[in-house]
Amino acid sequence: MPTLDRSLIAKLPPFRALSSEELSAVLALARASRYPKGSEVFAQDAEAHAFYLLLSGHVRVVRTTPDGHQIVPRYINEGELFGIAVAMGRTTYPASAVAAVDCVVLAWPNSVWPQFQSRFPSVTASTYETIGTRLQDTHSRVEEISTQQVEQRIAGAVLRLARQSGRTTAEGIEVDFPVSRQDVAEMTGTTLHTVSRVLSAWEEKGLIVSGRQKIVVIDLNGLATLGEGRRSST
Amino acid sequence: MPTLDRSLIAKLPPFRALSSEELSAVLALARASRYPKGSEVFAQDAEAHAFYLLLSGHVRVVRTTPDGHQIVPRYINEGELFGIAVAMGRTTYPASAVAAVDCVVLAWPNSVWPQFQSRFPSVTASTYETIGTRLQDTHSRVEEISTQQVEQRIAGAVLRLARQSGRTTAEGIEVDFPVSRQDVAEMTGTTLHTVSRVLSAWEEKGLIVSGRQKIVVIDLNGLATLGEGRRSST
DNA sequence: CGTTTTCTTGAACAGATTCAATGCGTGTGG
DNA sequence: CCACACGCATTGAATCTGTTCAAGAAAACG
Repeated sequence: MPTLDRSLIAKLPPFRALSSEELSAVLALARASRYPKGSEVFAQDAEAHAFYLLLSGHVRVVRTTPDGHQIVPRYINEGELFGIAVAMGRTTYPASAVAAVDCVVLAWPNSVWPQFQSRFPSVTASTYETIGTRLQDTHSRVEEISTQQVEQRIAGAVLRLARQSGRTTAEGIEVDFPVSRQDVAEMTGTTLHTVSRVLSAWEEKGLIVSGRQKIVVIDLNGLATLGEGRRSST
Repeated sequence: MPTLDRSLIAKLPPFRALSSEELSAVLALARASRYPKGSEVFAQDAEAHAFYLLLSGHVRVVRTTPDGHQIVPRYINEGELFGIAVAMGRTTYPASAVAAVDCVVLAWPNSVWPQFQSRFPSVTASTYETIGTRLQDTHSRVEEISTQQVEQRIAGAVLRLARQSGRTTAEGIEVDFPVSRQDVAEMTGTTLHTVSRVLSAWEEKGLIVSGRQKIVVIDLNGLATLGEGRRSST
């Protein structure tokens, strides 16, 4: 069995503070797996047996409500932890994680978490920071949905996608995994119809270029201005 | 100076696992203060110097957006921790905390957090659990705002208030601190006008009794049924 | 007893959803 | 290799839920 290379994770925030030996120890406890596009890393409400780190690819986190609606709380980027239910004292996953493209993932069984606490406190500290950041992000989402118009919210979501998961191309900044109108709708609490209309309008204005499951931001500042909205200013 | 009584906190979830000596040690590091109704325990974006436990009263947590809108992420009940920015690696408070009624609060300086980590790990573990729970609650909020009608959301908010902060009276279950229509609006992402109309309609139907900054739930089940909504059923 | 804060309620308006029909790409199977 | 089917996207029209605007009443406060 090929040993995982320490360099894979040495530079990532959760492991930055670890020595070579510690990195090896951490890796020795992990298992790497490949998840093809569309496959599920874990399912909402399933028993949480492990926590994960995304080595490459993009993962969509999805919550399904009792009445069948779906919302996308976030996308996971390379180098981020996810499925860290154990750090919150939870026994089940609160959402599903689906590979948005082909992914490579490290998994640690939950049973190693207590060891991490004592042997690698910098890792668990970083995990708690991650959770804190996500709590803040989620509060910002509530704020946005509560106070902003749909167009502003879509602008915010598209900007976040471009900034966090964007790849610079000849045309502009392209979201580097497939995003449908429906996905954006689930991120912003609206319908795919409205998203489609809004994106079409932006394309007309030259702010973006878009296509089937594709969004390319041309004018970042223009979008940002839209996102600020006209609630107090106008 | 009067020593704080151990019994004050012995039964609370964060401290349940501690021995008498440990409780004393924890209390010795704390400072108790009174906050009159309407006063601020800490302010949004201020440097976080301490974390808190609410001994008695109710605290409203408020976020103000750049454009002046306010949202109420949650109310803190007796026995709950709040202002735990330090556990998330934050240096400022993400929201303000205002006494909804006269309150008594324990405060620990952030500098003791590392000691808590090593000496009272059950306390910090409980703290992380609290943060995890709040993250889940907040995701539920996003879900609600994204998928439910205003009336359902208000029903959800009122039910939560009644269940978490309700006091049983002759009339029914009364929210035991002053809640204005504006407050409910800020919890549900709507306007005080709409809240007023909805509450009036419910009063008409005999589901609640309400008055100035007062809400008494008469028919819990009736409200719960409303909250489930007619998205899929009708 | 006047002032302020909270609450109520009508009327008009508007943003976004819903309904419905159609177009376009991509990938698959004949 | 082409045709067809399915998933994704677009766009009009009708509708509606909830906001906004406006005015006023009731309860608390000093």
